[in-house]
Amino acid sequence: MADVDAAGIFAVPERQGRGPRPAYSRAQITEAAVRIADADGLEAASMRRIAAELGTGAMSLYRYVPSRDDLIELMYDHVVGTLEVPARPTGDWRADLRLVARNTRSMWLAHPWVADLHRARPAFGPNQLRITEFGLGALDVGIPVDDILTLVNMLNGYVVTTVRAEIEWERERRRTGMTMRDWMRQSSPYVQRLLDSGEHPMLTRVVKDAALPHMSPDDQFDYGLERVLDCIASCM
Amino acid sequence: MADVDAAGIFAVPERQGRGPRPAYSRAQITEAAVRIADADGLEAASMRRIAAELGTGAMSLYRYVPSRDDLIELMYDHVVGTLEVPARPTGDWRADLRLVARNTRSMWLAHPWVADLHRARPAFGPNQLRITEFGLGALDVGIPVDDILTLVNMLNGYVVTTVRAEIEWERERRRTGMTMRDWMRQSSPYVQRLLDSGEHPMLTRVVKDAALPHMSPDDQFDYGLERVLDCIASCM
DNA sequence: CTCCATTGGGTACGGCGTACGCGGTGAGCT
DNA sequence: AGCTCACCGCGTACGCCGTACCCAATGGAG
Repeated sequence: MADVDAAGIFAVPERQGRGPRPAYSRAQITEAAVRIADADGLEAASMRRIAAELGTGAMSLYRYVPSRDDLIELMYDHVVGTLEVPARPTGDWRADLRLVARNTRSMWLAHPWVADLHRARPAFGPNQLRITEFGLGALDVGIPVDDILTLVNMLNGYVVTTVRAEIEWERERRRTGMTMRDWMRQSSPYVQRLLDSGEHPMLTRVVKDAALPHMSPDDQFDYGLERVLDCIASCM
Repeated sequence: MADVDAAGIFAVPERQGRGPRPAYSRAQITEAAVRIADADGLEAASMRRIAAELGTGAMSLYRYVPSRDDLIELMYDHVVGTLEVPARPTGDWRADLRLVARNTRSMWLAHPWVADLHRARPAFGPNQLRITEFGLGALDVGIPVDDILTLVNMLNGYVVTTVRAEIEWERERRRTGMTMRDWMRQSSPYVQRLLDSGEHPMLTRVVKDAALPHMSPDDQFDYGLERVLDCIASCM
């Protein structure tokens, strides 16, 4: 991405005509990297490790990709490509948004390393464009385009923060063996001290009264999702 | 954080009684790290660089902090500590939430490296607890605690994703010298080709018709924030 | 006064991303 | 048909990183 083009790696052609046939391809490299990141996390997908997976040397990858950051961008667009949505919005905006939200969550859970990406700018990868088109188009029901942007942003915010939290809980569980429910039941002396101090009434209420944390993750997500969709409906 | 305690670094006492007087403190180290991260980004705040800032060696820091990740946790709680909110919710939930949302944004913009943190689990730093208490307490107006959690999550999602995007745009500007408005006006051939293809009607509409991207960042944020607060109001 | 836990800090290891340069390959032009 | 040279794979090397381990010096507890 030495290019000035804000579209980044996606505006850089894969290669020119001359010279020997390339032994690999961006797609091959990207898939290998995704495989490693799925299994061992994003930081395990180092240039050396990816190259080893392909049976070559680290520096060979730079014939295909300008930098590791650009490769990560390609990885992200690749997994976004696994999101299945209709070619066009169906006309039922609520069903459409629910679909894209649920599928996005599934995709994140299948590739938890996406939670570690910095990306927050508009996405210009071909697959990202497709999903964005679908999401915005679903809400194209006669309201101003600025409202579409705001509402989609709000929904996206819900999905992203919720799924990030879910993924962090899962990582915690793998590290310490404790589920959320485990230490919600005052397993930690530090947390217990917080509750006993009386300084944190809302935390106490959450630990004692909230039903949401005791539902299955799927149900938690869906419950919140429907509330957000309700909000969108009442904002239109 | 070798400890099993899920509260992490905050449950690890700073030190025991014996031995020579410590030359530094967690607070000193944390502040130095924040100073560096503010100036040059999170990855510039390496153990060596922080130690150099304090005039010591990298390994000395490990007398105060178990790992760099824990130090980052302390850095986060430290900047959260700069968030000013009333001791208790005022009774005007809308004003309270607006305050905490705006102040959170200001804090993120002052310390853009917070956008790079992985943290998404509940926060047990003392300052994080204080803000969480305030936010949840603001919505404690007779609705079920599960609804409080969901609505706060939605609001938080809006703030986080919006400010993250803002920070990424600013980074892009520093790298390439282009503002968002610059290449919204078809500066990029790649984007121009996308628009010309006719495959992306919503993208085209956003680039051509949307007013939001042409407002000041402050106004963009406030506009969306009021919409989200409207949504919350209509959900109660 | 003695003991020893705790201090600051140096050295070293195994990783990382990637700049650079080499010899070999083969498509395109003459 | 032969030449040219852009492009190939890839090895070496540099300067970072986090941190394990070790040491001599320190100073409160007994």
